[in-house]
Amino acid sequence: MSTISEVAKRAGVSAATVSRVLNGKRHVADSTRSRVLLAAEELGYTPSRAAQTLARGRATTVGVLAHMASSPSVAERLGGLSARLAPSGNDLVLFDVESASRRRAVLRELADPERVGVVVLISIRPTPEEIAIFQEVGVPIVVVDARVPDLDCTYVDNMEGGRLAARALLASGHREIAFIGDIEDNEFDFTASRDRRVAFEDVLGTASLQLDSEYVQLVPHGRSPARRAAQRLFALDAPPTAIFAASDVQASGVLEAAQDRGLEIPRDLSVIGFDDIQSSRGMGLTTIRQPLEESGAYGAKLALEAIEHQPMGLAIELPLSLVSRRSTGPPPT
Amino acid sequence: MSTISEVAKRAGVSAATVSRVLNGKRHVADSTRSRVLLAAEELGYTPSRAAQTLARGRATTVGVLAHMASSPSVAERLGGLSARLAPSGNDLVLFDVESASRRRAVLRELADPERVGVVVLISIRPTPEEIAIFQEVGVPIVVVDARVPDLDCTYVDNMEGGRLAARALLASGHREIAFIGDIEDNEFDFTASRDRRVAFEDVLGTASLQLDSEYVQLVPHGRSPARRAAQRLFALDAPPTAIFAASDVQASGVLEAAQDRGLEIPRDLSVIGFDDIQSSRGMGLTTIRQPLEESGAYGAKLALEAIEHQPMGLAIELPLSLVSRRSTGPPPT
DNA sequence: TTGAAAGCGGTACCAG
DNA sequence: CTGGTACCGCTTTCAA
Repeated sequence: MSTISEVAKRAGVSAATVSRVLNGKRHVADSTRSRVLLAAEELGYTPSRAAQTLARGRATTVGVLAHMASSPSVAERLGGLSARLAPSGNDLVLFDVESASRRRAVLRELADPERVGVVVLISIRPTPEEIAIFQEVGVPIVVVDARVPDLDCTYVDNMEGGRLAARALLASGHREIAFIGDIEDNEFDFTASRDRRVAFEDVLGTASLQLDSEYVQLVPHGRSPARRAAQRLFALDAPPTAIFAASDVQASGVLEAAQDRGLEIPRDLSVIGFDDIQSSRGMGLTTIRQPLEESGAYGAKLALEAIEHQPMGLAIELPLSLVSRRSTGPPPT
Repeated sequence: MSTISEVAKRAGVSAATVSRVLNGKRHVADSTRSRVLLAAEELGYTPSRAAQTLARGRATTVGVLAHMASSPSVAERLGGLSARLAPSGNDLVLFDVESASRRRAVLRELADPERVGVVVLISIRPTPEEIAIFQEVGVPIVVVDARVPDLDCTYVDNMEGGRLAARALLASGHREIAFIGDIEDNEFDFTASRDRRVAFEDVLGTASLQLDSEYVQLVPHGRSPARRAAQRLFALDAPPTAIFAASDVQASGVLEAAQDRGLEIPRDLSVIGFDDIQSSRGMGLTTIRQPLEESGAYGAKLALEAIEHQPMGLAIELPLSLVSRRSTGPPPT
């Protein structure tokens, strides 16, 4: 590991000049520039990030905050983020927070330009106070998968997604339709599931259908709780002929429960999910697709731009679409 | 953001003493210690990582190198890693490398104690030269999912996994058995798929079965290539009655292809995978389970220990087990 | 256009 | 047990 002064010596200049050249500042003679570049090349010089960070007071890392980063949808977003970030030379520091208190603690810690150059929140909505703090210390925030006023973000129209799902089921002839989604008093105050449900119910209402309360199962996120919720639905006197799950992971739990009960899909039950994670194809799951990887890539793009220039308050809406596979069909007659 | 000298001033001591207290060094009077701690507490002091790194010449971050970090098996390992690492205060810096050249470049870059305190390789095997370099610069390497001599690592017995799969299929009565796995001239020189196949064929040989070359499909990793490979298998004059896929992701491609062709699982075709990723339950996939999340957690543990003490050259073997679900059954009669 | 020097915020060695 | 001080490697005025 060579240092800047070694490069300087070799090029016959001062460290200050090397710094200028390497940071692309003006006011350097071309001849000097090329000599420095050559010396740096020959020494295989790489600047010390720690020293740069300390001297500049600003880190070249992007902090990524996520909840359940290993769950497929988040992982796919992360993949897009990472790929787009890699060429930039910024380090991607991952914080996978499991609780609301951790989330707060980490976010507080990251409000420091010497710690991270920018922070990307995945499916996490910052509070106005948090936004104010970051604004104050000068660390840009970008949000992936949530629309937050004044912040760079990517999002989808969850209500539209709920409508797409409802129309698809209605079009197939279903009338007994249930919903499985996230509990809404969750500590992350994340409204995607609720938005999808509300719009979903809305469209059902248009068809003079009404979601009976026992047809609405709000459970913790994850496959198993959704599976149990589906089991409860199956045990009803009048079980539904179709289930809309607020995420593909939950839909996979429904599929599992259906299998346990010997229900044939889609003959006995139609299932529609949300996200279109990679495994949904293998599962044959009909779903409302959102561009997961792309959302991460946009997040990275916004993050890099926020560092270079200023945050622009850009809100990027990503498209939703219905992907029909074999988990949906007409209701049993 | 307060600095160490502010804490020092408030406690009426020197910065050196604050440093000692905060780093838990001995030779500090109890009264002094508590005064410093109080001052730090009151100021909400957090040491600057950049400054610490620079002064110590050693970073408090763990660099994680992975290929296809968004694929379910890797993402689950990452989840375990992250969870176990979080309380340690080490930053997790993720490098998701897509090519062999990137892999080399990143690894070279990480061979620097000021860059990362330790590096964790997920399903990536370092070359002897690379190991030597890291050894020399004093950055410990730990490997998750590969057995590497002299290195701390976690691994599974892939051959045993291949045997488990073969025996399961044989026990069900299958005789026409095909294999779908990774191409073996892949740029990451990763042998898991090959090991599984070799042992698999071995057991078949015991039953005087022999994998015809057209029954062995080696394709790039991912769902789609596996799907196409399965389609080729189905198009054979004598299509197999069972397929062993070297990973669950590939198995999901097989399931998809079977569906496309109108094959009923497991009546017309049995499928067995490897990994037991989360979505395998929903897919009803029989598989050879390996503890993915746990492997990541162990990786983190080994990494932390390698920083604290020295790398111990610990090789942790994780257990494999057959998980029977609905994708396997007797062959069609 | 270039260099000298003063930090950035800690750590660690050496005296006392 | 504690303080002074010399760096760690780079950036950034300020002068020349």
